[in-house]
Amino acid sequence: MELSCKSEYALLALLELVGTYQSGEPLQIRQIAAQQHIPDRYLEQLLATLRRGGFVRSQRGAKGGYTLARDPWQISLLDVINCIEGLDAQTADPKQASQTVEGTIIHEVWQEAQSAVDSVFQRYTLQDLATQRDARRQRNLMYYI
Amino acid sequence: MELSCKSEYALLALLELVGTYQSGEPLQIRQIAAQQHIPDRYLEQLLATLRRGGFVRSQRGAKGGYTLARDPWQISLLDVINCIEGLDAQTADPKQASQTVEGTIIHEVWQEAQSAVDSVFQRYTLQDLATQRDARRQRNLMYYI
DNA sequence: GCATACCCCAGTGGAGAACCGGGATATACT
DNA sequence: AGTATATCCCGGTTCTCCACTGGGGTATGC
Repeated sequence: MELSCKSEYALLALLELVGTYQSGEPLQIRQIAAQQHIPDRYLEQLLATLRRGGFVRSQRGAKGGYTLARDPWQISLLDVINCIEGLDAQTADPKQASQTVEGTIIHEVWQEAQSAVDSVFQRYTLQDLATQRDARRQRNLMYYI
Repeated sequence: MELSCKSEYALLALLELVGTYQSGEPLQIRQIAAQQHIPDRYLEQLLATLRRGGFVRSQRGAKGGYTLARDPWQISLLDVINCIEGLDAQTADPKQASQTVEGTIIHEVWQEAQSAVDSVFQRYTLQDLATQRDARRQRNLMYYI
């Protein structure tokens, strides 16, 4: 299956922004890119898409950067993926409604699978992942004591 | 998500073969292609893949064609899709195991989604779809009476 | 031995993914 | 005002894969 680099990069970047959400301080592309090993020029495009989707706010100029536009527990992974992977993917789906009986049946099974992934991605929010990350960081630290 | 044309075509072809499974008579590419509106030269390649995967048997020469190699209730959609979509897709997956904590977390969620689709595709066999098809054909006929 | 149908290999066109680059614009700080 | 900073927006490039086409080889039934 997919979940192309794009979505992964976008989620990584958003998780980084969750960390600075409390302070309100903007994070810059360079910092996010360095932290998560993402090519910065590419990340720029993804953040532009996320901005148009209303997930992040941007501030231009010196001391600028990006901040989360919504609360991290109100952003599901599905929201992000749909935004980044192109919403037209499901909008332009109807095509010619499978000319044969077999075609419609297969299409129905496929939609069932689609719903299955959607429900997985909808059940996690950015906050969930961030919390999980913090827990793991804590655990990792304990090994050094 | 995907489920590219390839898988759909393969499933359509296999469903067609389920219909002639009892009689043991081979079906030819041309017939399947015409019945399901699939470009025949393309279908040929898919059937070759299915043959290498052990799903169909082929008979060459005049009066040749394809027959199902296994019982239709012993072939799940997942089997077919894995065969056609390339098994290397999951074999070559390990890549560099996401250098950051966030990366591994996202990867885990993604695997959960992957399992969700797999379980959907595994719960249906070719026989299931064929039975459903026959039931619908029956219903459609009743409208004409 | 000839038509039939599979077999194999090779190529094409288009779409999208993953990038890179340059110049314009807005902002903070001095 | 001026300059450094950072986003914004317009491209282009390379690569891979999908969907599909084509040619010649090989086995089989009549």
